[in-house]
This record gives sequence, C-alpha cells and structure tokens, in this order.
Amino acid sequence: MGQGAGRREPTMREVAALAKVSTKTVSRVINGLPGAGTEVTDRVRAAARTLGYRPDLTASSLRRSDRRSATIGVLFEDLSNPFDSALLRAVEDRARHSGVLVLAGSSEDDRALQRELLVSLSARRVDGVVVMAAGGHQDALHQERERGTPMVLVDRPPTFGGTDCVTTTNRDSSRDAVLRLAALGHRDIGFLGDRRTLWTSQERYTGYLEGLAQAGLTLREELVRTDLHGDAPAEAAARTLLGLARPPTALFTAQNLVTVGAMRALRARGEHRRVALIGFDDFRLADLLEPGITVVRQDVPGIGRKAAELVLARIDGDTSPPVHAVVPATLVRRGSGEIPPPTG
Amino acid sequence: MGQGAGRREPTMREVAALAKVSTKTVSRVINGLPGAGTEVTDRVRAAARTLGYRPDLTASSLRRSDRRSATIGVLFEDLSNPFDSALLRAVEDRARHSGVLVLAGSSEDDRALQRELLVSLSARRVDGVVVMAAGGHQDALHQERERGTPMVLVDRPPTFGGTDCVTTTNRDSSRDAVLRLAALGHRDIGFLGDRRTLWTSQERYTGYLEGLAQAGLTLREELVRTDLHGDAPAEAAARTLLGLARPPTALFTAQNLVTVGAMRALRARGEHRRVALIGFDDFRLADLLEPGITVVRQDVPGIGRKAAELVLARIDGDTSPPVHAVVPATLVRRGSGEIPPPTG
DNA sequence: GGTGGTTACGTCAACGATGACGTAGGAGTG
DNA sequence: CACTCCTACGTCATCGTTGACGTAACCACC
Repeated sequence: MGQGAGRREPTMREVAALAKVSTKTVSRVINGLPGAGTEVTDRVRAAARTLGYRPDLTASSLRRSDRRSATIGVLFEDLSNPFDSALLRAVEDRARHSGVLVLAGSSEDDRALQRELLVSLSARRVDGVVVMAAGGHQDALHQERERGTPMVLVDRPPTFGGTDCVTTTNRDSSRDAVLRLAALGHRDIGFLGDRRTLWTSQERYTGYLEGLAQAGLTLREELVRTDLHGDAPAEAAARTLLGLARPPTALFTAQNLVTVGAMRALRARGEHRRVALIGFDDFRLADLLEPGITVVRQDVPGIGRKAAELVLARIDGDTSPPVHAVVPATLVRRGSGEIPPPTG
Repeated sequence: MGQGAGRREPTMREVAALAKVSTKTVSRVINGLPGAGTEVTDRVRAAARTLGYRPDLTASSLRRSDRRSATIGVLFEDLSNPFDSALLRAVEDRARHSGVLVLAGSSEDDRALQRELLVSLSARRVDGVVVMAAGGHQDALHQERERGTPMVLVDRPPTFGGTDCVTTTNRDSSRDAVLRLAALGHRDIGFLGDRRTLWTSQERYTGYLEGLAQAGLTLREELVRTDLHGDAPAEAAARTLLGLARPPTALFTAQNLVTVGAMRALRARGEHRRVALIGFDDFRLADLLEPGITVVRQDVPGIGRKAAELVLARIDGDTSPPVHAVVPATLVRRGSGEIPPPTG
C-alpha cells in the first residue's frame, strides 16, 4: 500500500510459523488468553515483534462472536461548526476511554446525504451511531434503528420511539432569557430564529412565547423573524426589525450565527449599546465584544459525554427503557443582556 | 445488537438461498459485475430488498485483492479547535467524493497518544492517514510510514523523508506582516508565540526575524515571548510586554489563542486602539471587534483538500516523488494592523 | 494403579465475502 | 456436424482470525 510499495502486513500465520506453534496459540498469546506456557508465550511475542505483527481487528471482529468493530459512527450537521466539533470531541474522548474509535461525517442537514452516510457506516459495521438528525422526516434513522442499530440522537429528539436522546434545556432557558429581559423593563422583545424545521428552533420559540406570557407581555408578531439560515439573513432581518416605527428594545436570538448577524446589524446602526441582546449558544470572544454578549450556554462537553455513554451502554447490552437526557444550559451575563430599555 | 435485541444482519448466503442462486451470483449482482442474466438479477435484487441485505464491507475488503477499507485515518491535535475542525471538514468532503470515510482522533500533541491512535487506526486497516504531527520526535510516524502506510502530514512537515506534506506560508506571511507594521513606522514590534517545539512557531518566529532584518530594525529580545500555550499565558505575557519601560508599539501574535490573549491584555489596559496588532490565523468575529483584528488567514479548506487529494492519490498507487505543498496565506486588513505608532 | 481433572497445546471449521476456475448450454463458423 | 467461443452460472478455496473441540501429558487421590 505504501506509495506503491505494496508491502503486506504480517499475519498470525507468519508469526506462528516463525515461533513454531499453531495460529491458535498465537491468538491466545496476542489476546492474553490462558492456555499458553511461559516459554511458548515468549517465543510468540518475540516472533511477533520481529515481524512487526499487528492484529487485524476487522478479521478478528468478523470471526468473534460479539462481532464488535470497536467503532461508532458520528453523524453531525457540519463538523466544522464549533458546536458540532466540540460535541465530536466530547464523544471521541468518552469513546476512546472504552477503546472505541469514531467514524465521523457531516450530513449538512440533508436527509439524502444522511441516509447515504448511514449506509456507509453500516457497511463498515459500526457498533452504534450518535446522530444529529437532519430536519424533516426521519425515516432513514427510524429504519436504521428498527434494524437494531444502537443509536443516540443529540441536540434534537427522534420523531419515533424507543431511542435515546440528549438535548439541552432549550425551552426553559429561552423562557428565562426572555423573563430576564422583561424584568429589566423591556416590553418589546424581538425574536430571531433559525429554520423552523429544526426542533431546537421550535423549542426556543416556544420558550420565547412562554416568557412573554409569563411576564404578561403580548406577542407582537412583526417582531418575530424565523427561517434565518446563517448570519447574513439574520443581519437583514435584524435591520428590518430595528427599522420599524416601534422597534424592539431587546432581542432574543435563538442561534449562534443568528446572534452574530444581529450583532452586525446593531453595530451597523450604532445601537449595540442601546438595544439589549441575549443569544442562544455561547461563542468564543463573546466576552471581548463591547458590550460583552449575554448568552445561554449549553454544556456541550456534557451533552457529548452523555450521548457517548448512552450509546456505549446500549452496545454493551443495556436494555433499560429509552432515555431522553436533558443537560441544563446556563445564562452567562456579559452586559448585552443587562441593557435596560430607554426611559420614557 | 439493538438495545439488546441482538438482530443479525442478513448475509449473502441468505439472499442466495431466497433467490435460489449461489452466493457468487449474488456477489456479481450486488457488485454490478457481468455474468448474471436479467431474470436472475431481478430475483437477487428482490431477495436482497426483501431481507434488507446490506453488504459487509469489512468482510469484503478482507477477501478482495486490493484490501481497501475505503477508510482513512485523520489524527489532529484537537478536533474541537476551529482550525483542526475546519481541516477535518475539508478532508472529509474530499474523501467522501471518493467514497472514503474518515476515522478521526485527537492526539492532543501527545506523542504517546498519537502512537496509540496510530495503532488503533492500523488495527482497523485504514488505507492511509492524514496527520498533524505531535511535537518532538516523530518516530512513531516514521515507523508507520516505513511500513508503507500512505501518509500525509498537515500543518507541520515530517522530520523524516519520503512523505507528503501540506503547510502554509508561515515564514513569508509572518515576514510580510512584520514588514507591514514596520512600514507604518513601528520600530518596537513585539512577538508572542506558541510552544517552540512546534515547527509552525519556529517558522513564524523566523519570519518575524526576517521582517525585522529586512526593515532594518534590530531585535529587542525582551519583546519576544514564546512557549505560550493557550490564551491565559499569552495574556500574561502581553501584559508584561506592555508594562515595559519602552513597550512595543505593535504586536505580532503567532497563533490563534495567543492573539486572543493579547487582545484581552490590550483591552484590559485600554490600549487596543493605540497598539497595533496582527495575528496569525483568522477567527470568527475578528471583524466585529473594535478595532477589527488584522490577521494572516490560512486557506484551511485548501490545505485540507490538498492533503486529502495527496493521500487518496498515494492510496491509488501514485508513486511520484514526495510533495511538500505550500498553500498561500493572505493578509486580511481590519484595522488593528493599520494603527500607526504614537507620534513623537 | 486406575480414575478424574487440569494444563498446554493442536486441528478444524467458520465468520461474510470474492478470486480462480470449472462447466453446461447455446450461438456461430467452416 | 464437429469445433470453437461466449455467456451464465456454480464450486471451491481463501482472506486473517477465533470458537468448538480434541488430545497428550502430567498431577493428585483414593
């Protein structure tokens, strides 16, 4: 394989020949199973070292009774997204502790691609998968789950039953954010949200509504903009809101990039010190801006670790009822969320 | 395997039995090879669909002559780091185009861990690896390469020969950044760098020295701080420099987090509009800060794509001489790098 | 001193798939 | 009609490894 060199990896048979034992004995030594004498063990070890033998896990897992590949699949929306990559890292760390490696892919919130990647993962016989479900129907995931593949959904719950899931306190934390703004005296609180097909967007919007209701505020529909995918549309939407005859005095932005877009709009209008802003999802440097951006911070490592733990447990045969773990998010005050409404 | 359900995947043999043909014929149909009549083909396809048959790539690649697993390994320092995850994404995209999936791991710049992960990857018989070499000696990588594993190093070159590598214009871009500061009239330009064991740090430092020399400036060693790992140490170092009797009027920060640390220090002292700053590596929101941060931006997707292309070509048997590809970085002016020195 | 148990091996088949090769039947050719 | 060639299958061994099982040697004990 090496730059055309075509060197083959040594096999157990070759080790066995060199050590003058059977392959079965080599297998015993390599796997540390009983039934090999000390002298033979030494001979086999020496032969393996001499030849540079390394076991072939794929052949091994083909034959073994448990059929484990010691590999799990991770299917997130976009591995270059900070949220997704932090999640991946957390899953990876937990998995490595169990000797499990991670096959990772980005599904770009595209169902066809997600299905394709799922097929690729199953062709490699991964032991289980951790998935961020693409928007819309989840037939492919459901089918895969029905086949018996251990599966944990993260960030968004399944639309089918019998499957573990880890999410954050989307609704409650959004409600709390809105209540905090209301407590400062804000009565016109705008909402900027991501694609409505996303469960998280819906939950955060619901939380926004709950917050308004609980604070005794009435919803002004013209202050709500959703389906903002990326920071550019979010910026445009924010500009529109701020240009209204009776503009919002505070904004709740329900996603990472939407927050960034809103910040750009506020800055462009020179209103970033006058209009309050709370965003969902923390981001690096949020504290270095002026004012610092108040955010709802998800416990991303916690979510990833939990998801990995769940899938590993299922792989190990845990048959307890499906779990929907909710990892609490916290509000981080940095200034932008503490701006009071203009007096008068 | 599913939550203890223990359902087995159907095999070719079962499909063959249902379609009343031999397994070899099923193999032909599944792989689209000639030698199967239309009627038989239809019967096999129907049987496969009925049973929900999915080929086992691991068994297949065990038997096949080319032994390909259609999987490559990616070993970066920290998959949750924005640079690393953007790189991973670029590699993943290019690999997917060739039907190749990615087994990813973080080596945390730890040689022992990197070696361990390398062993795990080889146990799974990956076709090749893309590696960000951990600092210090590269014996493990060298050995793996000697065994014939196709390998491409990214970000940092190998200390051994015969191996492809993709890096950016560390030295030249650093020199240009320093020259730009000098052209504005800066004569006291500080350097803040990451761990000196890293090749990139050394290169960027060399570029700094070249820039000083070319601008006719003499090095003031007390303005150089290296081995800053993370933003906290960088912030402390920047504070020290700014507190000198004759402080720098401009800073060149040679890494992502070091730039962040320097910004914090400048802000804490209220000097972020007076002291010029150019950082190596772009980061999100650099444009939203005040002033915007001027940076040397690497073409991360370009680096990742190139690395993937190289390793895939080697896997396909390309035996041309090893390549050291250098992907150019560009200077992005946002304000902080255009601050002139105080007059007088 | 036979019986039973344990230890240290070996032999064989099988995991799921494919490469090498065999073969029956039909088409084409002289 | 005999011969060749091709197509469409099937048979068998094998990839690297391990589970099931066999067996020879040795020890202990009644």
